[in-house]
Amino acid sequence: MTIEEDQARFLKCVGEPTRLQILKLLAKGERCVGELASVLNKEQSLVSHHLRALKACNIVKDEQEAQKVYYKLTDVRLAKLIIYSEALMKELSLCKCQEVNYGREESKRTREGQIRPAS
Amino acid sequence: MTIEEDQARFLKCVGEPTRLQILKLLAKGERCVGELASVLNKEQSLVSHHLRALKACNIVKDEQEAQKVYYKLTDVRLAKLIIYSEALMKELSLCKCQEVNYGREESKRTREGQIRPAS
DNA sequence: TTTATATATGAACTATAATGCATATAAACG
DNA sequence: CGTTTATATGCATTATAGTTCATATATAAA
Repeated sequence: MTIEEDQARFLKCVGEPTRLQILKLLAKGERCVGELASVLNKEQSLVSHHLRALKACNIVKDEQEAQKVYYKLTDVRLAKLIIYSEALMKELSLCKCQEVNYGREESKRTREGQIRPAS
Repeated sequence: MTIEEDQARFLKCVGEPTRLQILKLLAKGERCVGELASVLNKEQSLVSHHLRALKACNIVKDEQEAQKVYYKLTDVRLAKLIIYSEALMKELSLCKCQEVNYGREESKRTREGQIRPAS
């Protein structure tokens, strides 16, 4: 197993549209699976599959609270890497698209994600 | 086409073992296709296919000289991104492997890559 | 012009990954 | 207990990507 194989597995894991969306949401604060699925308007099982992939690469970690499972980034530098790669991509015209839509608000277990008191 | 789709295409392009090897070689200096193939001990056509993918994402650019085609990174920051992602991956235990083996020497059209005078 | 060298390309095959569906598991609550 | 809610998982399907082989293209040299 070479470095490049490991590094490729890591980059490939980040390099998937839905996982990138998930990671950008998690960069703003932790979220449970259902929230992610509803915000992204994707199947719960799909989000779960992607979270499992991210967890297998140690990119996210989870924490169970009652029935819900909250996910967060293992390290803030992962968010920086994602933001930097996006900036570089735009500057070097590695793509044509130009909108930005993350990194504005902060959500920390509001509404849907309210912690229910332990019984 | 969302940002995440473009960004994912870019990251996925970088996130392939052989392409990472190629990029790490190009980070040390430009190389022609044959050199890359022989150094990596891979099929010429395979290297060519990967270079085409990298070029399609504007990650590398090429320049023809006589029969040979030299490839180089479009921007040094791409090398930094690769090095940084590798460091982060190691520090966060996103993989188990620990060796490093690039970034030491500098090659600039030596031996095999000698420029032949134009006719 | 023929031959050698360097690179690119297309098609076929194989491998890997993403998705959706059904269902399993597990916690909380009636 | 059975029911509801939240998440995970296995399987089947489809989509995407990597690899090889044969061959095309192009430049240079004999």
